[in-house]
Amino acid sequence: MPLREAKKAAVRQALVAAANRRFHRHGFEQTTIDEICADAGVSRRTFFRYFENKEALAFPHRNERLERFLALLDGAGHSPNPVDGLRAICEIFAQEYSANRAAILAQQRLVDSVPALAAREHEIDRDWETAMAATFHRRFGRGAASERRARLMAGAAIGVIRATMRYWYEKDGKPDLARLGQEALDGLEQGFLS
Amino acid sequence: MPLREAKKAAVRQALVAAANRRFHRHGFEQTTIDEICADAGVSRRTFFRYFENKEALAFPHRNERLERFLALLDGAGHSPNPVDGLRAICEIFAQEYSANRAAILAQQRLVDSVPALAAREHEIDRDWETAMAATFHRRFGRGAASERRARLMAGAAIGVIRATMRYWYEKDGKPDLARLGQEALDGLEQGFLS
DNA sequence: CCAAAACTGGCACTCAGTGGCACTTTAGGG
DNA sequence: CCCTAAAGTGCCACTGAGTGCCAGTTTTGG
Repeated sequence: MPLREAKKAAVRQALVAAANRRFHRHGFEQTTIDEICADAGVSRRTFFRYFENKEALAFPHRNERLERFLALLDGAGHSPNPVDGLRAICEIFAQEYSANRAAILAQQRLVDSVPALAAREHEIDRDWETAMAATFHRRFGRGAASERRARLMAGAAIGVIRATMRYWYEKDGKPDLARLGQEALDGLEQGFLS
Repeated sequence: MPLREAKKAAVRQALVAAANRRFHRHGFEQTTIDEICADAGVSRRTFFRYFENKEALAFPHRNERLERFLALLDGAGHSPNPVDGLRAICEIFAQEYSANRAAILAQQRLVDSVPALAAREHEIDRDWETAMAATFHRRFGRGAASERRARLMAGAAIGVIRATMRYWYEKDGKPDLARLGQEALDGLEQGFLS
């Protein structure tokens, strides 16, 4: 890695680490950007060259996660039924989340305790939904009907996924996330007809 | 209505009206709270006694809508299948939205153009989802399994509803919203199995 | 080793949002 | 009708987020 790039990564990492410490110790609103900068040894002006705003600090992996999800979606077997692809991806993410349970739960508790962060999180969900809709649409083929179908399906998918995550968070990450995910996708596939 | 209450309603209305004019003419970020207050003939300090923040101005009916939805949900026939209730509510809201098409589309364009507003909008969706989940749960009866089912269903429902609304907005409110809604609920009921 | 490009720091500025206090208006009992 | 308590408002000062600008420093590639 070129020196310049390495330094940038280090600064970014320092900011995230400092922010996490303070957020978890004193809360999000109680932490000022100045304090984070001081801890990270960087000027406030520089902070805003790394992050759009304070909220962004709470989702440092936003872009990587999305890109990885996209790659997996595209890569996932070209089965006619796109839920099959989701099932595979579900396994991968479930494993990752379970492995980092403690950190992820802490992060989530922070997000849930700050309305502004909760709102941002939904923005992220929307990115995923859009990505999914585009992929499904590509798979379903041309046509307005197929687009609508793809978008409905993506919306429902994000809906059950988010509901599942919230359930898992609520139960302190105790349940088997992969299993919960598969059950959620069952509902997506077969519907909720009583 | 007692005098005091009437005055409060008038001030609130004046603030919303002034904000709408400015937001639509010059954009959300370009409008300062000071300007809105000047138009409405009220001090900045008072503004914050009516609205939590600038964003709240963009969703003046947030609470009424949620309460009405809740009432309808509770009131909706006690059919074993809660989607039936949603179908009825869908008709009512579809009619209201179609009747106020122009205003609602303008509002939505504003929301979509400002990330912070889009984020807040999702917060609202979550309120609806929570309400739905609680109602479904009540209808499904006690038990952890029934709660999970209720929450998955509510998540999926909000997912398809939101996707439908976005589609309708995109098409400038031209399609028959009631019909779109019923199709979305079909997907929710019967699933998306290819 | 040198110039261009990338990065950083510091300063001054705007605006959102809050706390405190004095002042005005309304409600309601005598 | 009047007078007091409560509700509502205005003003001021303050903190902190976020931005524009420019000067100084570091890295890169030739």
